[in-house]
Amino acid sequence: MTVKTVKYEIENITDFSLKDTLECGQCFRFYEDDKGGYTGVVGKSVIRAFFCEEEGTLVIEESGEEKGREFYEEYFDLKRDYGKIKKYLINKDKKMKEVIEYGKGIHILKQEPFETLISFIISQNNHIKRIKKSIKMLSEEFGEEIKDGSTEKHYAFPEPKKLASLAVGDLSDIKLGYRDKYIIEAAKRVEAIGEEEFKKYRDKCFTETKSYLEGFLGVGEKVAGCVLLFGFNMMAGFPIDVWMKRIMRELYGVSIEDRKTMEEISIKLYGKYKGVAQQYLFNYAMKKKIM
DNA sequence: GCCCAGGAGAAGG
DNA sequence: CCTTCTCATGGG
Repeated sequence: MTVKTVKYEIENITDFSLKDTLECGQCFRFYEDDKGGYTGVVGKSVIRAFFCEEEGTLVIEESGEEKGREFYEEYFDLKRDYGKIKKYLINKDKKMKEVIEYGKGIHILKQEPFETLISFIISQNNHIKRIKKSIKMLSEEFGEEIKDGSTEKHYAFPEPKKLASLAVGDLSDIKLGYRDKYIIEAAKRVEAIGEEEFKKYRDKCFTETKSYLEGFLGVGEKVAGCVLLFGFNMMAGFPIDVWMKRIMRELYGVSIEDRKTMEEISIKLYGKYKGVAQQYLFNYAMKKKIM
């Protein structure tokens, strides 16, 4: 059987780096190859992406479902002026100059809401390495295979219906720990209203979507913040995890448990771009291992 | 073998 | 409202 592969070349991209974007901790399904390209599953497609820095050209080879160029321009958030955002942030706080330098090519991805929700439920009290592994195993067991012609098999993220049909015992060999029941409950809840309705929270107001998400078992402020930012594309999302706490203490002397002051600083210094600022900060703290 | 991780729920104050 | 305990697991 031959596998159809579609190729997109998106040109004239500035203020972008595939590496920074895919390795800053916002997504878990991409793996780098020895040529600097990245292969990963997006929805029901497998893509291999390569970004040529000198030309500013992003090349995407897609197999499986054909989503079209527009989809990837949105997925990688290529139409937003990140140069302007970075200037805005540095202008408000000079300390952001060095912070941004560590991940100046970061874009906020527009990922599938359901996959983002489950992924960040898994992320709680967990390591990125193991989160990636768990999501891979979950997809291999309960997701649909995507034929992409490569020797390595790829699987779509499981449908809500599939996960909703499981009992906790069915997830035991994936070793999700205490999170397995959260995942099944979340899937049931999304399945109950329908995935399309769930996606519509993208267009609702921030506070409504936030409190809706926090109503899920296993979803608190931090996980909700990640889903708002990476899944619902809301720049007002400001997830605060251990790394964010450390970097906020380092930069502004905020006490590690004083989440409220951190929120206040984010509004005052980062304004409407606090979501992007958060990702620069998180990336900086991780890469520099600020303790 | 120990510490920790993109935390959150539950119980008790 | 707040504090403390507990929850599984494996990477480093």
